[in-house]
Amino acid sequence: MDDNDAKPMTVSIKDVARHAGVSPSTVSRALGRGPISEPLRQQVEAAVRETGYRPNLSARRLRSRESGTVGLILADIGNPFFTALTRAVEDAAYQAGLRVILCNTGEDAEREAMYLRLMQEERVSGVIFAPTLAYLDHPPQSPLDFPVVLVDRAGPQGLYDSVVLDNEAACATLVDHFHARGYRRINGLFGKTSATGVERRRGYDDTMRAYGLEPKACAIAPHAEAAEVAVSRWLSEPEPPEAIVASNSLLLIGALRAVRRAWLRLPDDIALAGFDNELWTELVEPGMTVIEQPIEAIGRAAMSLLRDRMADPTLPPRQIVLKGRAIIRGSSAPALDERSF
Amino acid sequence: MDDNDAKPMTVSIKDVARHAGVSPSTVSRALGRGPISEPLRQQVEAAVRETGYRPNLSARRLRSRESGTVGLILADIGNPFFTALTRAVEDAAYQAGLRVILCNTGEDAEREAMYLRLMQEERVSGVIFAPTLAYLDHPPQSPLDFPVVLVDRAGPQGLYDSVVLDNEAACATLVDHFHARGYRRINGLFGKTSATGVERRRGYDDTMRAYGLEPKACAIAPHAEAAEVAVSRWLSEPEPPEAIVASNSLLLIGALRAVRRAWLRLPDDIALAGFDNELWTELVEPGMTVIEQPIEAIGRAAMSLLRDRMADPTLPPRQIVLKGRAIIRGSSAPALDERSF
DNA sequence: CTGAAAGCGCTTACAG
DNA sequence: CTGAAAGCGCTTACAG
Repeated sequence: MDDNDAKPMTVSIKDVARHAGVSPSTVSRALGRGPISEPLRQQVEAAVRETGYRPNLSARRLRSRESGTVGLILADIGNPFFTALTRAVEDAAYQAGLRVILCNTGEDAEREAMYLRLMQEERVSGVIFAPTLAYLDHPPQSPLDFPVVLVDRAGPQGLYDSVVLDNEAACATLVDHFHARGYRRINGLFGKTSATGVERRRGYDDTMRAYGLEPKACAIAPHAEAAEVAVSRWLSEPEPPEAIVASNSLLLIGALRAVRRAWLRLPDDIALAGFDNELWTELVEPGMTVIEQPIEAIGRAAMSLLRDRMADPTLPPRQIVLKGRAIIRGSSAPALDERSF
Repeated sequence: MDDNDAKPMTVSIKDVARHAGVSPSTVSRALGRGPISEPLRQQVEAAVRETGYRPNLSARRLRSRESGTVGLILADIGNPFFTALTRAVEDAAYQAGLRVILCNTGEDAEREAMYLRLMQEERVSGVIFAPTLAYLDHPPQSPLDFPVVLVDRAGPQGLYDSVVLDNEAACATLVDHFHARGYRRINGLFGKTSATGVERRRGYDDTMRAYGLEPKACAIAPHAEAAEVAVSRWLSEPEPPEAIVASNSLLLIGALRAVRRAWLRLPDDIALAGFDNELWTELVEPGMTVIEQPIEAIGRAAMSLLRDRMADPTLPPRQIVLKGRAIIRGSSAPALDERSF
């Protein structure tokens, strides 16, 4: 049979060994970090080039028991916060020579459970995980048996490392700001599927009460549509809000749509503030007041905690709490004009 | 040694077999789709539950030579178009029982090459790929040896299946629209790293010339910053543009920032139009005119082509060309008020 | 430094 | 329908 010039379906380490005139072990060492003499290394490298050899990662992982892979399980990649977080984590992983499996749960507990199982079946080295509220409220009986860092959403200090924003303080800052500007009927819009929403709401509630004001909040699906409906309803009430806090950028968009639809003007008819300093927030007139999150730092910190834990699983759980930064713009600032352009 | 109650580091198919009193082959069949009797299936399922067994995907892939995984290689996950595409592809993959490895090249040819190698090492079943312009201009000598569908960026019909927008027509629509509204000095802002940018520019150039107008275009890095700089420069020239076409939503943001910084008013001082119907585009006054892309359909089509090719690699290459839809808003419409709220 | 051998955890012909 | 055996492509003690 003249199959000596037929391209093999796939070239294995044995083929390379044959080409180089060495054993497979030597090829493996030349490609990895085993001790190897310079001449043999060169022979192997030449053979790799000739054959177009690419190692099979499944085989390597199976044998070495190292996946070189981390999972990133997020609730909603449509939320710009998570998009930015994904980039930060991916960059950090790339630096560290780790691959990333991205899993988008869409706030669906079933899909989340499926992805958690998948992480186990992939034998990942670790997982960075923004869990649903359902998960945090009813964690599975058996703890996850791979290194985990919770990110953005953690609930009270628990079993796992975590990196979160000081959500209560951030929301308190917004309420303080509104109060100082003279607003009194301040409503709150919070995502009902996240611990983040719960914490921001608590910050809102507590601060309102501290001022002797009645909190009026609404926990909704974290989409612009839900926010638009909720705010439209508020606006048609006898005593509509003078100001609204929205707990993420999607809710802020929904609130803004409702305000526009009602032909109200910012900030005179109503004031608005939200989270995440998206590019558009400074472009929409008169500029949106937001809490900027240090997303890059959150991603880096999560990867850093994860690598520490991968190196030593016995470490006690650590929590890193980062502060948001208030960016005051026209949507909440009747008196002054603090826009940057 | 009393290790009979020590939790094993990892439970394999052999452990399950022992628990169930059957052979590993039978466990494998019970978990897969082999022929199996009902009683044995039940025994195996019970044993799986007792042991908490999770199959090792690396081993399964190595042996079965099926990865059940597709790669998604994108240029910039910070561009909302690609974020939305990611969601669409992920959903389609989830439906099909496929996993997705997301790779973000950041328009970097080296990183792109690295990810292409990775796809090979992962032995993925296929790849959906938005290549850099560098890749399309200088494709590697040897074609990719896994099923590939090019998406968003394909260049002229070539070796691979592809799903693209009719970019030239879309840009022509925008120029037509500006021209009909009386604008004459119409400039164009195009990403210099993508075939998409090149094609949109061609549509712009050709249409301008067809009207007897001088095209004035600029190919820049696909970021808001670069666009802001470019537009600011134009605005300071003796004959500044009356209208600007921006070839993606990031460039549109940059253009808008420059316009704001110059205290110009839309659409009287200058008109703007771009691509991608992002949520914010209707909220920024007076609403941004854009070409909406059928992103969901693009993602589904790409996955569909990919699955066809995975099933039959000998298929001739197919190209699907989808049309954009113009959404006219205040940023380009001096006379009428077509805002939806 | 190098090679022969064993084995990671599965699946899949091959017999029965 | 079921089990024993082989083998996917690597890496890693183990000798030398």
